[in-house]
Amino acid sequence: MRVDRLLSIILIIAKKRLVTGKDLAEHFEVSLRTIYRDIDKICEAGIPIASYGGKGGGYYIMENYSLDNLFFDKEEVQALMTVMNSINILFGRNQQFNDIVMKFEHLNKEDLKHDKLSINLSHFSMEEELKEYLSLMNKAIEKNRLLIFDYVNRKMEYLERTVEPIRITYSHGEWYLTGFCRIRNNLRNFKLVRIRNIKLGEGFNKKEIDNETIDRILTEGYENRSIKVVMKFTNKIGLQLSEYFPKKSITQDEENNYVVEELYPYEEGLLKYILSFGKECEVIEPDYLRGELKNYLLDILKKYQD
DNA sequence: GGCCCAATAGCGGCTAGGAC
DNA sequence: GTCCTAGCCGCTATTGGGCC
Repeated sequence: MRVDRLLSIILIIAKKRLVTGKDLAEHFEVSLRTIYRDIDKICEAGIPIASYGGKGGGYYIMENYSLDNLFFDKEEVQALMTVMNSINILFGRNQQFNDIVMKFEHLNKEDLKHDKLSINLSHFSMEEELKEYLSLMNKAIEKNRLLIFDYVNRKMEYLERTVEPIRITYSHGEWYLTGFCRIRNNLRNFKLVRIRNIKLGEGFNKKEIDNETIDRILTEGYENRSIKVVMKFTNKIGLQLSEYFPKKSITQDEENNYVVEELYPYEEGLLKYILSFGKECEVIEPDYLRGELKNYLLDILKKYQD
């Protein structure tokens, strides 16, 4: 606790230029005597804090002393502030967040007026819901509370899930909740856009699982229900393929068509995803997926026959 | 592992003094 | 009068070592 206070004192003095011991004592809810001792320790650590006595006096950091190099360079601060502000839009501010932002703001006052990087982590279809959901999930993770919600499955049915939340992830343009599903009795990722009617449940005893183990279990689960899909694309769309697939998955055949090999979870959404490429894409393997795609297209065709 | 004890850290209160 | 400086004292919580 004391180390935190010492660091905060340095940053407050640096930000406000001149601050009295009384103000610091009130801010940290300690005695004036404690603040004087803290200032002493800070000076011992090599940070030159000086003081003016009398009315209008207070503590200040001596001129020509920069704190910047103790922490991050300008580019690092700029990038972190951009991320922090993006997170702020979704999660809202609290005291902890304000303290972090204050520290960053001090480190790079001028450059922060001109963002070189802009990140929008919201989702167009659920701007307001996303804020509400993320805030609730964040609270559940902090307080070790269960989350109860309806989750849509591949058959487009909503089933109630009770989940011990672990973390929130933004990956490949989507937000996910990772948690231990009490229905499936295993770790699961839940796509936020598929969650409805979320609410906080009772408290639970948090399982001690590190991030590496979580990632391994989730990856194994993903691979177990994945199939290898080979797709052929006309060269009309070829140059855009790198927007959708890793470059190492893309090759060219003798007729200048592009061939993509990828692993995908076998579910309803896969057919829709493939069809989003229109007539420029043809599934080569597996055969049963070709058959399912054909039947799906015939069903659509029936709707448009007079 | 649990208990005891001494050392240490951190803190608040008080006081006297100096600078402005 | 306001604010910083610094020594002293006592209290409490934490830490580390020794012992059973």
